[in-house]
Amino acid sequence: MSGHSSRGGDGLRADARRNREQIIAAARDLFVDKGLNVPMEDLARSANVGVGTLYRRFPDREALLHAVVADIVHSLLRVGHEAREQEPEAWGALCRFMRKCNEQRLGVLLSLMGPRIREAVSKDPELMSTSTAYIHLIEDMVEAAQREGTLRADVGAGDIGIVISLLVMRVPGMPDHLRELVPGRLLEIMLDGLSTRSPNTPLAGGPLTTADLGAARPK
Amino acid sequence: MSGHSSRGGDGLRADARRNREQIIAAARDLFVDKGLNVPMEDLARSANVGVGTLYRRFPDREALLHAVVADIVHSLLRVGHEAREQEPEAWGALCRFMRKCNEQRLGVLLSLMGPRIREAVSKDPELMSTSTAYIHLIEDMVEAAQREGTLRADVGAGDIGIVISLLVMRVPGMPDHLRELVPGRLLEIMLDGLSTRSPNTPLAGGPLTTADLGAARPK
DNA sequence: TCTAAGTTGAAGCATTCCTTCCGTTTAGGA
DNA sequence: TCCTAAACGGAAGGAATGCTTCAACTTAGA
Repeated sequence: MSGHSSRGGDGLRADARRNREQIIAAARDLFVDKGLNVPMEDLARSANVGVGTLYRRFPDREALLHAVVADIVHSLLRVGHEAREQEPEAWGALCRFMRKCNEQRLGVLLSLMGPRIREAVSKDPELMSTSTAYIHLIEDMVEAAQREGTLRADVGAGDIGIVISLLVMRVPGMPDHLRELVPGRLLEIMLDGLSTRSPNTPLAGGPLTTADLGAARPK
Repeated sequence: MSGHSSRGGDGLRADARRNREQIIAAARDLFVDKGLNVPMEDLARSANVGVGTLYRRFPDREALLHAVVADIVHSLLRVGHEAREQEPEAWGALCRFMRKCNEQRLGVLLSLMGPRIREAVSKDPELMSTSTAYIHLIEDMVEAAQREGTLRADVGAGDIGIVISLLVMRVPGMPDHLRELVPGRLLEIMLDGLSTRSPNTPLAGGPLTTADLGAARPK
């Protein structure tokens, strides 16, 4: 599920590497729908692993968070590239990208907002540059789609990020049979609303940029 | 902020009634953005009240939750009526209603989903009937707007509820200066996407009804 | 087969959260 | 103004939950 590059867990035994990835995958889901403070035990159980294993691999919660964030950011960049390459129009690429994010529950914003996550990114130069590349990619797609005339002009890459984040974070208490269906429906409604062919009710404030998202007060 | 009918805190001293309302108002906000398990102390502090006062008024968390849910449902019904009466078109009424919900952070769905909340509603006959009236009102608005031809036909009252719930639940880590701005932007984008003049990309599944939302598996 | 690496989960410790209770404050009537 | 029942606050004890370690056990892989 995560990138198979040289990043993370390199000299590990085969079973250990498998567990490591299960942990990251489970944590990615639990972090987004139960918050960053889910009990370590829950994380472990959900990854079919003992707590001890979790601690062996990740000395503390921050280490785990760092790994999860790295996984997400790399996936995001990959998905973004795929979308850009395989779709002729920027609008199509944007739609494809957002649909993929929704399917895979990739919180875009997760990598941009919140002090803990921002810290995880900024402390790791390699992750930092991947993140930057990703941000540029999205900004390019957004601008291209607007030049094309297909994406409404009063939104920015920041808006796109927020939309995805919102979709990925599910509303709690949702009946099981709707869990899979709802986010997709909402996304399509949003896409229709973002398209240039929609009525385009004026929005308050200017387009949100990624810089806007980064402006969380440090203290 | 809550209804001034005879509901709740009747024979209380003036200061006590004031505190009671502060508690409910604070709890309404905290419940939605920190979850139903926020520490009692946080609830008290956020209402400018001691824990003791909180317990004096609400013997346990469920009692408080009940009061909060009652407050929300009544507000929802009132806001819905206002919208219906003051707007000539159903579409206008729907927009107005949703904008009001957004401004006042009224989670529509809050009253429909989740076992704890549903229990709070079903245990109180008066609240139950208010809730039913509210649901009918929304369903009527939705159907009217569709008959009008202004609301896309492939959505139901359930979709509307979900949209509002999503908006009301803010994404964590959002910079302060965007807290107020973002939900409004998203709402307008959604409204454009819900309108009939938008491209109307086909949605997966049929329109979600309120019954769909109620179908949470009991176990 | 052997061993270094990996795994597990119970146990002890730390932290958070709940709830009560009593000394103090105050609204509001006489 | 005075009085009292009502209300308030918040420290403190106890319960619960979560964190982290570690010693006994298992397994991958040479």
